[in-house]
Amino acid sequence: MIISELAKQSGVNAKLIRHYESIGLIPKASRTESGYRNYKESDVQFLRFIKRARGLGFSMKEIKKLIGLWRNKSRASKEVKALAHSHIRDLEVKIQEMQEMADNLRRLSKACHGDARPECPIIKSLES
Amino acid sequence: MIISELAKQSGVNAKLIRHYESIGLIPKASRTESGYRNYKESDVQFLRFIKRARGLGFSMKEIKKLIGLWRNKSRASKEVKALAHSHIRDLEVKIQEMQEMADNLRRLSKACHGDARPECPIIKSLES
DNA sequence: TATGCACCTTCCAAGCGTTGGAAGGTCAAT
DNA sequence: ATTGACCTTCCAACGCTTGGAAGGTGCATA
Repeated sequence: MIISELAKQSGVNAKLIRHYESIGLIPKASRTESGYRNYKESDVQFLRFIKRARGLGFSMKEIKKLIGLWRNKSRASKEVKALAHSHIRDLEVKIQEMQEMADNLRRLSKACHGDARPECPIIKSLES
Repeated sequence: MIISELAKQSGVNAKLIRHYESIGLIPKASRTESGYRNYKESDVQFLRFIKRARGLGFSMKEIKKLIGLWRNKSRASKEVKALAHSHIRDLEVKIQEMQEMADNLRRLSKACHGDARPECPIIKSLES
């Protein structure tokens, strides 16, 4: 299977697949005589795994760990759960931060006339 | 005023101040004879403005616009408000995405035993 | 067989914002 | 004169993805 075919089946861009290979997230693909990367069915599975993990917001580093756990058939589910929990907490922190930004902005925006006049509480709050 | 003093008073790292100058976010500072950047009181104000805008999550591009509006004494508050609204929407979208990630993960995590056994719904959901 | 097109390859760079280091110059006090 | 704390510039990294350029390959068509 050629890289474009893998890209289509996995939903991961060919460019990104090469990048993943270059950073060691996926193993180096075997090559045809002319140097084209050569993939098999199981690689589709592999990339889909990564794509789903990205969809849950896991970082590359975390995904490397997840792949290790995935391949380790004797893993303890405790380890996976811990990784997930750590990531959930990261998400919660970021959500909280952005929520506060949005809240502050909504408050300021509400107080702003939003017409042709220059007076603006948003600008004022930034400068004072 | 030397850059470290500006950094201290504005709360913006000296390194970052130079970077802001290099990308044109702040004007090029005047120099002493020996080449040191030379700042005045009003630069503190300027950097604080930027820092507060960053604190609200505005991008550099948006901050450039905000600075333009700040300096334009005859701006229409409508323009500022529009910029804020656009940014609020961006925040809401990202918050929503992360919320969904966190929700999915919490659900999966809940279903995971989290003990020494290898069975794990988190891994399973990633591979299937 | 030659032309064209769609693919492949590698390498380098941009985007976001911030931080770090290296190598060298300056200022002030000891 | 030496030290230490500052300054300067330049280059690179973080995390993730995408883009382009330059060149080679595979295959169908004229």
